[in-house]
Amino acid sequence: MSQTLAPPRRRQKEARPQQLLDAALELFVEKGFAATRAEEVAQRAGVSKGTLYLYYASKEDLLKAVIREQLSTRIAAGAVHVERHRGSVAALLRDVLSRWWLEVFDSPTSGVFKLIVSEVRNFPDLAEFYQREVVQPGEQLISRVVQRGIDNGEFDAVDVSLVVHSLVLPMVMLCTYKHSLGACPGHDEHFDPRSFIGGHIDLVIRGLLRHGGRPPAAPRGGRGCRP
Amino acid sequence: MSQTLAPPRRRQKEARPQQLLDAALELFVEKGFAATRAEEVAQRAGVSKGTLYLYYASKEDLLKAVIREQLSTRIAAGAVHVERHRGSVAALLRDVLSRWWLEVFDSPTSGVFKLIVSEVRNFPDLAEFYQREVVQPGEQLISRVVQRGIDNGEFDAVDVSLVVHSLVLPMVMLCTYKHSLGACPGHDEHFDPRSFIGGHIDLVIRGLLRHGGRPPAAPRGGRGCRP
Amino acid sequence: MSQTLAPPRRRQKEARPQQLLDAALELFVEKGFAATRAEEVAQRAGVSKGTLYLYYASKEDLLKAVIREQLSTRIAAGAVHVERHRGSVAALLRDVLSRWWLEVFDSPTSGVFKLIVSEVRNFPDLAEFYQREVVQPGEQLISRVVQRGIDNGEFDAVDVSLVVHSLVLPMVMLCTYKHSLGACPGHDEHFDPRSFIGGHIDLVIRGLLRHGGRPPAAPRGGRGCRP
Amino acid sequence: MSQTLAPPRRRQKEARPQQLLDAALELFVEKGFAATRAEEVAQRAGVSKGTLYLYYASKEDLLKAVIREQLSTRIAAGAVHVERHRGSVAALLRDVLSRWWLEVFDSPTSGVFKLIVSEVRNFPDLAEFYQREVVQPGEQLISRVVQRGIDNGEFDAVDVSLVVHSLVLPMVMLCTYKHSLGACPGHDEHFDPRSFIGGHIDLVIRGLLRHGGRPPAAPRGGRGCRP
DNA sequence: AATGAATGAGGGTTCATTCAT
DNA sequence: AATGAATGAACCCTCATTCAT
Repeated sequence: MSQTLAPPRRRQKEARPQQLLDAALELFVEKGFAATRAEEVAQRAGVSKGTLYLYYASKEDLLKAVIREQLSTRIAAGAVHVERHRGSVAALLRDVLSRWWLEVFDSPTSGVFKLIVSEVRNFPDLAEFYQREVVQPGEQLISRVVQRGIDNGEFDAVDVSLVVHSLVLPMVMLCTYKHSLGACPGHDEHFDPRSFIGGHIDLVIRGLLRHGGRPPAAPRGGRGCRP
Repeated sequence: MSQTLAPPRRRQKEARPQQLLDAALELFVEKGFAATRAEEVAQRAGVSKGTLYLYYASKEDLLKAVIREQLSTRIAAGAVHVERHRGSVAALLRDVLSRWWLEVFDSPTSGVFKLIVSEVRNFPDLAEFYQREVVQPGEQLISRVVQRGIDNGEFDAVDVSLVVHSLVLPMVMLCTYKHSLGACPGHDEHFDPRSFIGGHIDLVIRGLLRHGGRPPAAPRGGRGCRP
Repeated sequence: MSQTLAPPRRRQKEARPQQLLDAALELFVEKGFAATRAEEVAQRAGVSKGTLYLYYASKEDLLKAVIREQLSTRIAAGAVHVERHRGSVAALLRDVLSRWWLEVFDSPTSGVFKLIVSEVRNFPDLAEFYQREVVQPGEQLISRVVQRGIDNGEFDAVDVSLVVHSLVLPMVMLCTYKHSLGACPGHDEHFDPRSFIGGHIDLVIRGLLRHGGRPPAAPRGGRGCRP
Repeated sequence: MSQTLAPPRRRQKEARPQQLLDAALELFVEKGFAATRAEEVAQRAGVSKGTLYLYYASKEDLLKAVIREQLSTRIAAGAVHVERHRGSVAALLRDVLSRWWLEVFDSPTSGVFKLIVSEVRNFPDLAEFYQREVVQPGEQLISRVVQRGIDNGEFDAVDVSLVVHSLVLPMVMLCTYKHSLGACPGHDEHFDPRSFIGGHIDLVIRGLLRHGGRPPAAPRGGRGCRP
């Protein structure tokens, strides 16, 4: 009688794009782009099929908007965490890096990594986009940190690019893993990505720290570590 | 031991499924399962659309056969490399592990990792399959190697599971990367996965090697490495 | 004679339907009814989509209003030209008829012929409408003129209905042509419909004028003109 | 029991295109291109929706194929009728021309005229096609005939282009009329296009025949026929 | 065993129409 | 009266699958 909950189904032009982007990110990550129906996205965003097309010209456009939004507003934002840090490089890698990664890992943003992996070959302009917005700035950021550690004598004179990838690839993999095998019932509950990240960074740091001039020498790219 | 040569007349017939599997692996990895048309697979295998359905009851069946074949005959096969090895654990990780990974990386088999990542959530029985055939045996294998290193005093008493993932995740990521961003024109040519694998293993080994009882202590899972 | 000026404030409101009708005529003629979007009509009329539906219950209603308006206020209006005329029948056909046709041809009204041709079969009540409002009065009008020419001895005793159609069909065709091929870039610029109309009427008049009892006799419907 | 009529629904690759073209011509002419559903065409051709797309890449492609087929195989073919004729020009116009027109008029081919009129503005390349395949050859053909009549003294020295259009436009109009108003229930049953064509040609011929040098002079393009 | 013509359910997209503002 | 966000039926086209040959 009191119609307390009138379906507020109209006039939300401002909110629509974000609702659609959120729904689309979830579904594209979960099922893949091709296997997600436009109507599903609309439904999860709480609107009708037609409404989606008021905001995005096509399903492909929606995909690109999803990626673009994640890259420009979320991943890039993470950089400040690192820039703000003051203190030892080891502490930076250990605390700040891992904290930032966990934030990404715990947010829906982690899904973009799976999305990029799965879809980039069908939409090649995503590649350039991702390289420019994520890979390059991310690698530069961490490179500078590692280089700082070498310069101030904390680390051996290792191959910086190698270290960057050794640090980062597992984290990227964890994000994609989270949305693939990690989301399947009966996957390895034993493995905890959160504690892994800390441990992994520590392990790499152990490999970086000066070994007091004694062997093994610092690996530099190729087949180092020879006695 | 004997009749290794199939009679030439029948070879064609028996080769069909393999041609189809190869074509399907390529295409599913490249474009994703949903975006690959059954007819494309047939075409690339050199047969007609109808023929595909003589061998596989549905496109989904074909996918599962592809995965099953890769897992049972290729990835698992790699394990022997490791089992056969005798010598220091560091050398095992450095040489044999990296050699085996490169073999996988350079073969079409590397594609299954991307395939699994992209498709498990739509076909959940793949998950159990992959866990059972790849994750568990793989982790056990490497765990035993690392444990051997701890037992014989080469390594500090680290968290074995952590090390396994720190070793393996980048390699898995490299395989999926190879078939996504790595296959796009204009990706970072600078980064060489082959040299990375060796360097990465060395870096982790440096983290494992005994640090003479002096700090930093061995990381054990969580937030170790505190002063 | 009086209040020709509507109060300016209300003019807008009353002008709306006319703006919509004009826009609709243009677009329906140009693209066809089914291929014209209601929103386009509104846009060209300078109003919003919703406003269109304040004045017309549906797109089909709008079509019928367009036709009805053209037929009742424009084409029919032309008839007076003819009725007012006094003088020889040949002169009437030559001057007045051609002048009236040119007026129609040069106005947007010419489009209705294309519209009728293209759309009657999908909206059969247009047919009866058009027959009653245009075909019948038009034919009667010209029939009377031609009959007058026969009665006063200017013309041979030809089949009146034949002459009417011979006179009129090319003009109708010119109107539809103007809005189809005639509006396409690269159509025959050589052909000038305006001069054609005069020439055509003259040519038909030559066929009507008494041939002084000499053959060929006047055609009467079927296969006349025999020696 | 005796399954006398097995539905011969398969394997008719050869016949399909023609069946589809015939069905499409009918429906496009009847309802217009935009208002015809692809599935309707398929149904009328006795096949399923998907089959249509085995033969034509899109509905638009089908339209163009329909036009192309009609123009190249039917209308153009008519020219030979005229070329073969030997005899007086008046007889040629009267008998052969009218006979050929009736053939066109009575066949489904007559529909292309309505189709062109209705659709050409939405598919501009049809215009060039129609100009090249129909208008130009058709006008040249009849022009030569009329010129022959002038040259051999049968006709006055009239404006040839004018005569051609005076002859042809009514016929084109009849064809389009047949498929629009002419197909509506309750149209003017009184008017018989078949007898009209003969009568019309005769009437024009009367206008062409030499008037013994006495007035009215031959119309030449503009406003001739002045005393 | 192999083919490829045929099918028809399914999904992307459009657009006439409605209605809260 | 006017707007334009929202709806959802309808339509074009695709493609997994079947089956007569």
